[in-house]
Amino acid sequence: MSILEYHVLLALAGGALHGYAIKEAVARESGGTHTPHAGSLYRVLARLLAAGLVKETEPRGAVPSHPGLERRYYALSAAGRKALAAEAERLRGTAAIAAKRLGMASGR
Amino acid sequence: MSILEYHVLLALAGGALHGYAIKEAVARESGGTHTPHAGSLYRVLARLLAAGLVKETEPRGAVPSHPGLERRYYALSAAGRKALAAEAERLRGTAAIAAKRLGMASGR
DNA sequence: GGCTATATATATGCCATCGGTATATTTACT
DNA sequence: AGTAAATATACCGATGGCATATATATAGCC
Repeated sequence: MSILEYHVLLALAGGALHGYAIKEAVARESGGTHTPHAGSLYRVLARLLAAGLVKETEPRGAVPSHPGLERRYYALSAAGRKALAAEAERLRGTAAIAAKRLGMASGR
Repeated sequence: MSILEYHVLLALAGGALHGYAIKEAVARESGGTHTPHAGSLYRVLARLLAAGLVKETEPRGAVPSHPGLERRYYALSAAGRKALAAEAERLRGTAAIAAKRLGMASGR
């Protein structure tokens, strides 16, 4: 799984979002290290949909009026939650190794 | 930074290694999710060298005799250590968010 | 001893995929 | 009408998987 795919799953773990909101969430939650453009994001979404990790859903509650094409909402599938959990746990492990090897405070 | 680059830096954080040893370390430390072939690995190494995150070094101590072309050893540069520390810390943060959102034990 | 085979190790080329950038299209708000 | 939000597609360079080439120490065989 690429870092971009991981960040998209992470963003959706907080609840269903539409494409543009995912893009902003990725930029925010990655600390600005990953700021995908719209083009890249929709390709990643299409791939995650095809892989069954993400599914398209109906928006909950009242949808505020907005400009632009009609929003499409996406959410994690059960498989997506599983994949995200596994990847997050794996990355946490690597970060612990790095902290230990680099002598960082959090790794001691 | 790609996941593969991150894993190479992580492997080198444990000390200078030659190409093949890095390849094996990445496979081991990624839990088998990333098993780069030799071709991919040397390309990543070349990129990290060009970026100044990795430097080629002389092996320490006695170098055991071995088959194959002469081994070339690589180590983290100061910039490489910094980059790895930042990325590891960033990923640890994302893993914490994931754990919280997914209701995993480690995130509560 | 000398020859060949094998495993290790670095390196390069080809190609599919991925992600950045640009552009197009639709539509609500001013 | 003009602008901004939002989705979508096309092009292109970068990335990584795979195959192949090259070099050499060790092992096995005669």
